[in-house]
Amino acid sequence: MARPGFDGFKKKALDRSDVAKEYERLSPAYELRRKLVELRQSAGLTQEEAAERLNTRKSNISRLESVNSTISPKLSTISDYAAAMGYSVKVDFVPLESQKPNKSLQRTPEKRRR
Amino acid sequence: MARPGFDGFKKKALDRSDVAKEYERLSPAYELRRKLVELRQSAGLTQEEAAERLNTRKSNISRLESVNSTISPKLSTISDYAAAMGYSVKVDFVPLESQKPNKSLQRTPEKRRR
DNA sequence: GACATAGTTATCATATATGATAACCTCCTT
DNA sequence: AAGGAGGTTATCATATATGATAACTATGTC
Repeated sequence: MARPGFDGFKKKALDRSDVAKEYERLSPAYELRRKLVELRQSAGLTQEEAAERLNTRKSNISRLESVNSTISPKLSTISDYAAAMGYSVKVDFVPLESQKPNKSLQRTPEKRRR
Repeated sequence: MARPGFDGFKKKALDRSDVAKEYERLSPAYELRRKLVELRQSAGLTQEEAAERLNTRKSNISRLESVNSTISPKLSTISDYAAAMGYSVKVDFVPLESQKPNKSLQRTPEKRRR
C-alpha cells in the first residue's frame, strides 16, 4: 500500500500504543529513513533510478526507506545509498541528557555516574 | 596485539598501498571506530565493562572498535553501543562537494546533473 | 478498459554481522 | 617468574541484512 489510508493507519495504531508510536517517531531509525527519502527526492530520483545506481532492485530500496521496516541497515548500506545521492554520511554522538526532544515525553533522566 | 608496534605496522603497510591507507584514514568507518573508542574511554570504561553493559563479550567490543575490522556494523549496534555510553546516535548527510578533506586526494568532481 | 509509472510487500537465497569461546599478546605489579 | 588487566585475533554458530523475483496497490494517461 503506497499510502496506507485510514484503515492501515488504524490497524497500525492498534499494534503499538500511542506512546510507543511517538517514541518511534523520534527514534533515530525513523528519522534516518525520512532523511533517506528526502535525499533521494531532492536528487529527483525514483526508487527504481536509485536502485540502478546502487546496482540493486527497487524493492530493496523501498525496504531500506520503509518506515515500517524492522531492519537495522548496515552503516555501509546507508553510506552507499548516500553516496549514490551525492552525499556522505556523518555519524556523531550526542549526550543523552541534552536531547530533551519534548518535555512531556521526557523520561526520568539517566542516573549520573559518580 | 594491543599496540602493533613497528613490525605490525610494516606488515600492514604491505597489505594496502599508501594511498589506500590514507583513503581509509579518511573513511567514515575509520572515523566512526575512533569515535567509539573515544566514547568508551571518556566514560572511563574498559572493553570488558562495555561488554557487560551490552550483554556481550569483550572480544565483540574489540571487533567493533577495531580499525582493521572489515565489518560494517549495523546502525542498531552503533546505537546500542552509544546508548551504553550515555550517548545517542545522530546520522546526517553532507554533500560530497563540500567535503574537500585534502586537495591532493581529491578526485575529479561528480558530474553535475542537468 | 488497457497500460505505464512509482512504490510496497512477501518470500527465498545468500552474504555478512554478531555472539560465544578460546588462545594469544603486551604491559604492569608482585 | 607468575599472575592479572586490557585488548586482539581466529573460529564457529546463529541471527539478520541484503539481493532477486514476483505479485500487488494506487495513480495517472491514453
